[in-house]
Amino acid sequence: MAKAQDLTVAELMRAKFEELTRAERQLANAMLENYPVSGLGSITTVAEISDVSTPTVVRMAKKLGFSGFPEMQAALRGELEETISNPITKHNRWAENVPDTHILNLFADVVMDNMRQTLRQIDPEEFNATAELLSNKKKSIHVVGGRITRSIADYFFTHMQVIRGGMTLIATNANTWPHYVLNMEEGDVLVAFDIRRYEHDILRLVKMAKEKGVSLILFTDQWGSPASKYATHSFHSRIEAPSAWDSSVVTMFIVEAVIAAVENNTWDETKDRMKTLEELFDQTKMFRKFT
Amino acid sequence: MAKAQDLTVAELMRAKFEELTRAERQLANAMLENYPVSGLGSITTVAEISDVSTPTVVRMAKKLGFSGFPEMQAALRGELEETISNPITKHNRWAENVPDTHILNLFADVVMDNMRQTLRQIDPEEFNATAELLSNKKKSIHVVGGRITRSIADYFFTHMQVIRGGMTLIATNANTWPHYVLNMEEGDVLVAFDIRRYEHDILRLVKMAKEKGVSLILFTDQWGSPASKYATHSFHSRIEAPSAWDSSVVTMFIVEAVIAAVENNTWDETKDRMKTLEELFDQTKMFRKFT
DNA sequence: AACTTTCTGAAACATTTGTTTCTTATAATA
DNA sequence: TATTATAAGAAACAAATGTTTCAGAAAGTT
Repeated sequence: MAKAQDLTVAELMRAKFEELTRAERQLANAMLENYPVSGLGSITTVAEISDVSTPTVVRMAKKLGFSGFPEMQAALRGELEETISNPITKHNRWAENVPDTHILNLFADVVMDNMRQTLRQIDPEEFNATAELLSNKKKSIHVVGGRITRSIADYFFTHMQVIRGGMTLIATNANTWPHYVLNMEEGDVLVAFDIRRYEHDILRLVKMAKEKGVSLILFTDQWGSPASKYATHSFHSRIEAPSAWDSSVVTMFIVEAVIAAVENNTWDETKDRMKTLEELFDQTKMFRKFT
Repeated sequence: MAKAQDLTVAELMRAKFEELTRAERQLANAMLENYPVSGLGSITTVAEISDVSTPTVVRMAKKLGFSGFPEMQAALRGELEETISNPITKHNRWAENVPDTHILNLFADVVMDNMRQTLRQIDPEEFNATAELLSNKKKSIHVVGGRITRSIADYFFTHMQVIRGGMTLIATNANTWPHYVLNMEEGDVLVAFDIRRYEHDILRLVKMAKEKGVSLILFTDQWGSPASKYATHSFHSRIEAPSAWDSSVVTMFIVEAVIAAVENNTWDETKDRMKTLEELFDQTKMFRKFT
């Protein structure tokens, strides 16, 4: 049996990923994790690192078209030799086998840049303070987003709801917003998302909330929403994108980091909530068992 | 016996070259020839390549301070790993003035890693085909997400709705899903988001849709939703996160890239739609003017 | 719930690898 | 030339690695 075409082992694993079984996928992922070095040990080592049995390794090697593990490993060594001897392979291409000018690579470049620039400007004190504020369970938290950012607000809300109680997601329709303001207490927190084009309604909501003594955490873009001046803490993400609209990837990233920080702060109680949630899921059988 | 100081195997061989015998020097030279790959085979292979006997290899390994051949080889692998894992991006502090151990930096590291690994595995053909499929205005597109991914589905939907007509966002309540299937036509496209924990309802919806002759575009994670096997095109994002749940940043990234690609494909008509949309916004005065 | 199919790791087995021993080859010296 | 010391590979041996078989587990189907 010969090595299939001239695909790399990584490509083979990717190409046949669908045909792989659970344990085999686990193995493939582990091998890709630190490719290709992680595949260069003995079959025993490789199996242990991936937490599967050695027969699984053999089976996958065969599925990929090799006669056995040694042949696959030889292929890995071959690739490595090519890569190493070719200093040109030190490209800045994110997706290999995709031209530099492909939208995937353009996008990756820009997003990475957004990421770097945003992170450089973040004030860690502000970040910590935000997490602290959101960890305070005495305060209710109200979440609102605009036309585009609504999705991210929703994402934030869904996760925070697992971590703590007292969360409210403010509905899309701005006409109903006064009703929500009615329920805000002094000391509560309003988490608002507002990137260009900034929305009048959000600004209006923020003003109303401020008058009730609510603190504002604002996620906005590099230019800053007009609501910034009312914000207790604000995060400015770079939203550059090689397209007609803006990228939300970095905003998403910060949101996730904030959630993680809050989770850390409140872990003692959060872990119980998560456990309970798992049990509820089990009861409704909504999800498939996994691992 | 422990590995000498922190010298690389190459350095050790050069340092002790004088003390090596004729056959050993021959071996050292061969190993340096295509360092370190040439030393990664079995002792037999290494011996053959250098045209010495296997005992010679063992003897040299011991002279260099290793307990035997396997230990020397492990050292080689270790070096390789360090070299390969991008020296610049590894342990790069993203947010300067924030300690390495801060959640922001931990998160940034993991997300970047997810990004690289995901991009490495993306099949550009599949990506292009997906964009093509979504650009076909004769087909209606139905979008569905799960508990967590609903937000991303929503994000995708909102943007696509600007780009083209014929978009449907399938509501959250799974009880209503049969109604949506009723409206699916043969040749339509279902865009589903399903990351762990994979949801039974989504799998069921996918099966129903498939029976109606709908093609499936699936956004899932590295392990793959059970719906994968019904997918015409699928994208596996790495969703690792230093927290109790998973990161959606990379999924978001791919979604944005797909949207951008579709936008490119259909730009002629899309730009008109966008212009019209702007006018509509102006009329409702919902947004603030901004460059 | 019963049945079928598929998957997976334990364990037995075969094979190869790595190590040690020992003999021969080589070279240096008297 | 005989003697000795050192080097190097052949071969025996020990220790793993890699493969196959098989039975239990899990998932899917009727």
